[in-house]
Amino acid sequence: MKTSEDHIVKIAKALSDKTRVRILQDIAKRGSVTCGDAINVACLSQPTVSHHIKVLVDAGLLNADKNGRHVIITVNKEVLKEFTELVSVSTKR
Amino acid sequence: MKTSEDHIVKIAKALSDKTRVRILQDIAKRGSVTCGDAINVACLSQPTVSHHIKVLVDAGLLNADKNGRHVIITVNKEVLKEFTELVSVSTKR
DNA sequence: TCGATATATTGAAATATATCAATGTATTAT
DNA sequence: ATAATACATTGATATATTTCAATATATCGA
Repeated sequence: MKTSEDHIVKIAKALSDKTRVRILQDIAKRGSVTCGDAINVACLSQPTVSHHIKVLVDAGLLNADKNGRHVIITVNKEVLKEFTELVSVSTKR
Repeated sequence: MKTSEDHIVKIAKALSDKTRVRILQDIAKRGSVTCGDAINVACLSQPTVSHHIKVLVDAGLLNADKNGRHVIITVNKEVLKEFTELVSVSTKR
C-alpha cells in the first residue's frame, strides 16, 4: 500500500532538479517535444537528458510515446493536477 | 533575479523527503507543533529532525516562532498555495 | 544491406543529502 | 548560581544523485 507521502515524495523528487523543471516547462509551452528537443533546451549530454526524462516519466509527470525513431513527450496534466491537489489537501487541517 | 524554476525547485526539494512531508502533514493536521513534537512524529534523532525543519523553514513552507525555550512551528499556507499555483500555471500552455 | 540518426543503458567520478553522536547555546525552574 | 530542558550546530559517515564517455539498440534512408 502506498501512502500519500510516498506519492508526494516521488513527484516532488522529480520536480526537485532545475533541469527537469526546465524540460517540463518547455514541453508544457510547446505541447510536445522529442528527446532531441529536450537536449537542446537542457544543454546537457544526451545520456543525462535521457536520464532526466526517465525520472519524469517514472514519476508519471510525462508521457513518452515512441514514434519511429523519435519519442514524443507530452505533459501528463492529470498527474500534475493530482499532485497539486494532494499537496493542498494533505496540508489543510 | 530568481526564476520560477528556482522557486519550484527549492520547494520541491523540501518536499522530496518522506520525513519532511510527514512532519509537514502532521503540523497541518495539528495546527502547530514544537520541535519536540516533530521528533516524536519522525522517530529520528533530534539533530536530524532539526535539520529537516530547517530545510522546510528555508523553503518558506514552515514558520518557526521562538517562544521561551520552545519553537512553535506552523505551516505557511501562502507559500504552499503559491507553489501549487506556480506548478500549475507554469505547466499550462 | 549499410550508414546515419534517435534514444537507452552502463559504469565511473564528483557532488549532494540524510543521519547520528557530540557539543554548543539559550531559557526556565529550583 | 545551577541544573535541566529545548533546540541548533559541527563533524563524520553512508547513501543517493547528477553528470559524462562509451557503448548498445532500434529505426530510417540510400
